[in-house]
Amino acid sequence: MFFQKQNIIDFHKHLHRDFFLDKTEQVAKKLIGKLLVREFGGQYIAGKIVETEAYLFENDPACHASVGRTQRNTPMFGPGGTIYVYKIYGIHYCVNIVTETVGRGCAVLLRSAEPILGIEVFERLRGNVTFSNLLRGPGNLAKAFNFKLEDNGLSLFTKDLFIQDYEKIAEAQIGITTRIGLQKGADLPLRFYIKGSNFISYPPSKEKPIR
DNA sequence: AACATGATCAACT
DNA sequence: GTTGATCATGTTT
Repeated sequence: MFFQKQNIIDFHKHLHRDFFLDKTEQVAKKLIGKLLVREFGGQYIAGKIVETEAYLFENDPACHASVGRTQRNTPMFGPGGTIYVYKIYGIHYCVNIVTETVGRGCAVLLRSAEPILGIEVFERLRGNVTFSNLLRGPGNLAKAFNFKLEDNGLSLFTKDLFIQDYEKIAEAQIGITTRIGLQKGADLPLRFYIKGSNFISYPPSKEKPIR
């Protein structure tokens, strides 16, 4: 069993640069079902991505890059496949994957994932929470994977951190709603999630799926 | 003053 | 189980 699980992780299946150079909405959708893999304490920890949000280069006031380049959002202007971490409400971190080409300033927020490997690590870093809550919500996901500000600018193409091809999610299984927790750009349909998943941050009942 | 959040608690269906 | 209020807390505008 243990070996079986370890074998799930395979760096040779990691996604390459082109994957992240696609349109941000497309990347956000394509990331659903993929594996976020990180090395931690000499082992791999991994989660299946079940919920993302896109933040666009154009006409998106909620995107941190919409105000132009600042000290905080500089990583967003790197090439697709770069990590952008920021602190929110003085307490939590949020992890984003930069998309498209250098200088655009757009990204995908990782909101929730299903624990696949390294459950003990997630439990240690999160404290006393139920299994389905371990990687549920952007702040929690960041905490469970030990993401900090210093991780800003990391690239997703090393054995220590990468996105692995994993599960093919049918188009019909992906729900789309407006994004969560914002005022500006609140009407844009840029949140993607696996319908019926127990691991998404918010039941989309009231959110009213677009499709 | 606002903010891409989460934990907690109370009240409800 | 869900919803709504409230607070914790740092950084940006």
